[in-house]
Amino acid sequence: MDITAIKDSKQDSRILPLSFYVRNDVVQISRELLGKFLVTHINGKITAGMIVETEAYRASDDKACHAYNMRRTARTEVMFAEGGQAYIYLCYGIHHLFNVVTGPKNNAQAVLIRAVEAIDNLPLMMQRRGREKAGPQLTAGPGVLSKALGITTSLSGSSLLSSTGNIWIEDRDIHFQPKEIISSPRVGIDYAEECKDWPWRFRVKHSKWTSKSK
DNA sequence: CACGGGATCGTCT
DNA sequence: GACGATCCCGTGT
Repeated sequence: MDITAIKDSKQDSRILPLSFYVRNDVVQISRELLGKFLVTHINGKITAGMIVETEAYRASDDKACHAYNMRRTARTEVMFAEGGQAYIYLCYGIHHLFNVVTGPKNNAQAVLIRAVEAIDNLPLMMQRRGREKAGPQLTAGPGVLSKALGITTSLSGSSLLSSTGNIWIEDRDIHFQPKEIISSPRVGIDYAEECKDWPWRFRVKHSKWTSKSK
């Protein structure tokens, strides 16, 4: 076994397994994703950030969810798959928003990753963002974190379960206590009627790397 | 710091 | 044909 193989097996051991994603509770998974590390491997380059803000969406009863009312289209199809895949869509014609598909097959649920703390390979993230300074503006916000990590809609449907892919999520032993997590209503979904105030947005309390609220 | 508007295009009606 | 799970920059305070 060479050094590369040792490194890879160590890395694989911290990748979140299928069992993490297939649980039928997207709200709980949204909380647990705080402190996990979103990693991309694109054109041979690794970048990674620690997740500090998430939002839960589910088709069964949530009018803010793209798949609400079993709306099953080419775009939302991946949300109906088994958990552990990426759902990435284009927002406002400009921003590529990254979601984690969760739950069992045909039970459409997803977690939107709204902000990460930039950790690995700051220079490349700065270059992708066209910024000269490191800091929260690099990755605080769902559109900008995708840009920093090189995530585009072409990765929608990708598996998150292996380091042989382009994108995955790792556990690096960071854990937050319940009182370190703030829950509040989700951003930008005022159209969702009685669902718009559900407290399904989760943030790490002391992080400076969360996106701005209304 | 708050607010306002423009960018830009895939998706669904 | 309208609009969106956003971002950035400009203006004014």
